[in-house]
Amino acid sequence: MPKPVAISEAESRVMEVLWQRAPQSADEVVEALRQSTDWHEKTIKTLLNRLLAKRALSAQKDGRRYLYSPQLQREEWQARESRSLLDRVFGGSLAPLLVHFSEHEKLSARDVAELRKLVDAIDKPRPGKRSR
Amino acid sequence: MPKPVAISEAESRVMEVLWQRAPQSADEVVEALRQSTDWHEKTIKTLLNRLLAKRALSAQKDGRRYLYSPQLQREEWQARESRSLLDRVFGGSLAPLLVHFSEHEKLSARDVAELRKLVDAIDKPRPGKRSR
DNA sequence: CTCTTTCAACTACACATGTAATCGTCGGTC
DNA sequence: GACCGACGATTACATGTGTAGTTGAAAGAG
Repeated sequence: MPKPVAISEAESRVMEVLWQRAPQSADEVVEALRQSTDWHEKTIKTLLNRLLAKRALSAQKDGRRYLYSPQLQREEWQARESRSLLDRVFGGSLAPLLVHFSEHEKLSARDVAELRKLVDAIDKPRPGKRSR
Repeated sequence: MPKPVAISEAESRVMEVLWQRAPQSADEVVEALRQSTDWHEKTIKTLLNRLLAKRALSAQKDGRRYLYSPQLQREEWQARESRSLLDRVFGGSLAPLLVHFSEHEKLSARDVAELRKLVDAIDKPRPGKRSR
């Protein structure tokens, strides 16, 4: 398989727009990013082309323009970024990250709820799914 | 305050060595990294100097050589990297990261234990701290 | 048909990063 | 005291990234 392509920070902002809705034309992406960034239109088009070169996007010709769609799935990217953080920063396992958060970060209500759900899911595995 | 300096991947490997033990001379760091990398001595010295320039390390002259010590603390770096992942990849909050792990990653026994500890700590806040 | 607008394609350029090599100097070896 | 070897200091160079500008061709305006 083609080796995993790195998506830069700025590029990921463009991907987010297309993960929200696809396909979209360059101008639509520019418009969407105008809300959240002050990037020049040319900058965004450069990023689109780099993402195409990295095969993180695909493009269909639509008359004179292109319509872009994500090729890389958001979940896969999230998985890669998470794995990378764990490996680079926390020695490869989740536990130290959790320790970090429990000790240094305030958890929102939603975080706590999510945490409980996670633990509950482990405690009471879904019927049909045996734990271990 | 001086704006937060970015530590690159390779640079962080050098920091890890000095977070383990400090101060150490360039040669000691080179020796430590010889175990885990195939970096040239010159490469490692370049990284030490860049980290100095970024003020992530400090150096004290020891005769003809320098002894390096971390200036940036490991916990602070971990906090920054974690925050950065959350903001860039998971919309800024921990919950989606947890969802991601519960759905896509297998949790080790240690992860699960840590998770339980975390939830327990929330259930039974330390004496003196009322939960809302 | 000719002129203008509008895209995509290509080019630009500074700074970061990975990965070293070269230069200059200080201290020790004969 | 001239030479060598060990260090730090400086320089190098390709590739990635942020942030555009320039070019060329095609589509629409008149």
